[in-house]
Amino acid sequence: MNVGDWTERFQGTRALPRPVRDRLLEIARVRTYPKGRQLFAPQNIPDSLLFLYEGTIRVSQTSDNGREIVLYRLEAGESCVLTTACMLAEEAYNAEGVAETDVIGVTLPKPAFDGLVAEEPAFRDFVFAAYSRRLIDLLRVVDDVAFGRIDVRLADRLLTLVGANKEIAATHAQIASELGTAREVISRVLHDFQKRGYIAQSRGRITITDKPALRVLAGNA
Amino acid sequence: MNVGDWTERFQGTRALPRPVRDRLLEIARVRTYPKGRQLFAPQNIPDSLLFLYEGTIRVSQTSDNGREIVLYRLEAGESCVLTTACMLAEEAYNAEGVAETDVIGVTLPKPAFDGLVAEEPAFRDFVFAAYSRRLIDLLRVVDDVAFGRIDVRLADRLLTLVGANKEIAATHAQIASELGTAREVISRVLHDFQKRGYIAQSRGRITITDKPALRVLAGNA
DNA sequence: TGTCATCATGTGACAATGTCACTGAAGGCG
DNA sequence: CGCCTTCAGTGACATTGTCACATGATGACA
Repeated sequence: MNVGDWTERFQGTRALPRPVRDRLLEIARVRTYPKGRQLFAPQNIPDSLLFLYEGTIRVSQTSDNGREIVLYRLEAGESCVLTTACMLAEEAYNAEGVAETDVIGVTLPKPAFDGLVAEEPAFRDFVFAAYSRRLIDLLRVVDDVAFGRIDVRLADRLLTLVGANKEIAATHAQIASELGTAREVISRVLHDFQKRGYIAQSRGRITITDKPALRVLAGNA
Repeated sequence: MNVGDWTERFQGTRALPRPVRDRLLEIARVRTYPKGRQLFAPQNIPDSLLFLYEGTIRVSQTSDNGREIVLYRLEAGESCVLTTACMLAEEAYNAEGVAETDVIGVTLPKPAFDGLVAEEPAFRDFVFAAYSRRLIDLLRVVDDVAFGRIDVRLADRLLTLVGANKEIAATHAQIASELGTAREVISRVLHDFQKRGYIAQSRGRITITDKPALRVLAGNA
């Protein structure tokens, strides 16, 4: 897999001196992972830092009784620091990362990572910023789950998932696991959205017919 | 305020070479804060890293409609990286840190912090470990709030709050804000605990009378 | 000491969400 | 077509959150 000079793609590497970048291009491995592939899990923690060159990774957490909630998504240009966090942590946790699309990633072995953090302020800032981003994301999740209404959260998530398109290919159960709730709850609220004319549904497919209304409901009007 | 060689107190500084530690003792400022003092908030982000020498800091988040949830507590020997995270983050968040006891802290200005992270692997590991710790804490909070039962969470929190003692000095409202729920809910569950003989109550005070039973309920049997 | 203000707690009705046990519908495939 | 699996709909009920109050405890102060 040749993606050319991937160091151009990341804030943390773009700002590095040319020689350092050349060395990175040698050291790091570019790899592809198919959609659906589990990239990390409690039992399976990689010993390197992952830069996401292309695609999306969904990071989620599963409860003891099997329910799931999506914590955040990694987009191209970001790096997955949760894995580095987990390397250090001895405590139990249960987050996992799954490739949501076909993914191209660059893996940087831990020694090289350590060296860069030590020597390159730009890289260091990038790493800390990545940590911050995740912390902030989690704060948002806590806020939503603890204090948010399910219809508001669902409206917001539908808008996120649909992006610039009109349709979402997802079952009610999948959406429920986005928000950490039960399938029946999603079915009921979607039914309500449908009655109000915000969406149309068919098996495994949701068509957004009134984005503005959803935005109002989501509070992102 | 003279606390002697505080660098002895922290994993991240204990392992540093003597000369570095001596320099730290010169640069960093030891300060005390009274119980109840707000140490950081969205509007009030310190530009230095805080090492907690003595006391406890409660980090909590408040929702738009005024409800609050405790995210985690900082104990002596830990450092508060959330502030460094927030320094970098441009996004909105609403976590705040309040001194839960009188507190002695050591503040390290950002330049010195940057220098240490760059030059001292031991310090760097300490910082990353602190980040990991917080991430894991937040994962736990998400799990509890999204999937946990309120009686189980309350039992667990009561045990945490009571520590090795027998009594907790807290109102129902305060406990509710620990768990991000409503006062009435806590009242009801505590009433139930009382009927079962797990606790005794008086105004602003809860006495744990059956720790083992609470542990069983909390799943930490 | 009585009165009052304030805060902590109790309570019932109801709303929102989660759980359970089903049912029927849709689509894939022999 | 008939069978099987997955998806979605539904009603009953449990848990939790919200609201509007009532009651009780405490302390300030005339």
